[in-house]
Amino acid sequence: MMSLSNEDLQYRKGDPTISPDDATTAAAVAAASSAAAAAVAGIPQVQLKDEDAHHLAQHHQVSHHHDPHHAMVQHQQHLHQQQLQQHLPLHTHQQQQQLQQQHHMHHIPHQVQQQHHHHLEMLAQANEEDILEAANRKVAPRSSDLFRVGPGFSETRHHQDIYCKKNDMDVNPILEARIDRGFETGENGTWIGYKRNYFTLVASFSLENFDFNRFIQNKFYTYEKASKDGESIEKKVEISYFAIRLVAKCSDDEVAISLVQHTAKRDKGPQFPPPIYPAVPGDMPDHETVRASCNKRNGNKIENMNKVFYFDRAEYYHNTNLDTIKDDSVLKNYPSDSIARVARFERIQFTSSIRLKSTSVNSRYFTLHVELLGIIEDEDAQIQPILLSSIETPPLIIRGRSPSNYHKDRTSGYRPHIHPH
DNA sequence: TCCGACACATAACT
DNA sequence: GAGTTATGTGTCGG
Repeated sequence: MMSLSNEDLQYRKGDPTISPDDATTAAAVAAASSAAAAAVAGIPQVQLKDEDAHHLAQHHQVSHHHDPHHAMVQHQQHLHQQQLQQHLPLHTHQQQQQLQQQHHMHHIPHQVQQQHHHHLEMLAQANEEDILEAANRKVAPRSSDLFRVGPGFSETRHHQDIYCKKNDMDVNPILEARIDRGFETGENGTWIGYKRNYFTLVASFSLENFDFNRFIQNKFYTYEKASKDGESIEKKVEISYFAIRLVAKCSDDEVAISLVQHTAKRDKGPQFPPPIYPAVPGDMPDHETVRASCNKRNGNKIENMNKVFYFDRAEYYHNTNLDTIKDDSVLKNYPSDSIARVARFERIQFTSSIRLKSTSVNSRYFTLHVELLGIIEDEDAQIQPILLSSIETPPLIIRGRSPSNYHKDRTSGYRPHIHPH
């Protein structure tokens, strides 16, 4: 019972609280949270590296078959989620059996009935151990419970104005994003994630007063900050297309933080920086939809989900009797026919190289930022991203690999101390 | 002490 | 319902 070797791995449903260590950090977080907003104001002009350019060119396949089972799957998972939210016990039959065997309780009820006192005692003990056992159980690696809505994002912050080319109207972009996996709240409202675990985030944008049809019939421009002869000027530039990017920042803005994305193969597959998604305006799917979109291998289901997450330009051109030549809107500049309506970032982790220990009183925390980019072409026909607007999370505490992070508190890594009598 | 690599276990998915 | 997949996290060893 005392050891936590792989032989007695037992998985539980999560129930987060916060550790004293986190509380210390949280104090610093609270003190710094106003400064955090200020820190974002000075976001440097973004530069596109080679690898980013490569990701911009990433291609996604979309097709459009109908899956009659899809709605049912979602419905069932919705029911499951309701159960989880009501904290119904979710022990599997197997787990119950293991528990009984461990506690030498199997096949004894007949005897116990004749010794009522004993019976109560044993019930009490069983209950106590059940609670201990339940608390000791870790979150199963594939548990639905790992999909949890994370911290909300700030209001959209504007960095560069967007104008509609047709009438020079100032256009107001609105970014939305949601974390769907990987973060839990501590007792005092701090958001906690684990360096070793994945998180999932979805994001989309819209332009105020521009419904989708109006959007794809227009072009947009912005201004690029540049310096000429030592003077800073703003140069009018057309936006070839829009894109959504995910970045992480540290409270200590000297420290650069990067993210990695794994494939479902994890260690056996390649690692990438999170992609930059060329995107058109889209509606945010709900949490259940994101959950249902993960780890599908069935082609029909994947195609069905692609309809939520991607816009198929080829199909649109086909339906409207247009093509890349005839079209003179922002749409024709997108690098692929498969264009994100919703940017989905799955299997993202903070890079393992990040240092998590705070060096001073200023405990470190991180924030995630979703950025709306305007992709432009510079004089040399090179694509450049202009940061148009962004939203950010509240401070996030990322727990490292230290075993202490897996023993103290009721997070997904919670391991209580067991006191033998 | 931190990290890459490997390993085990288990629910989702097919 | 059985086989496969994805992923939290335990562990070893540099």
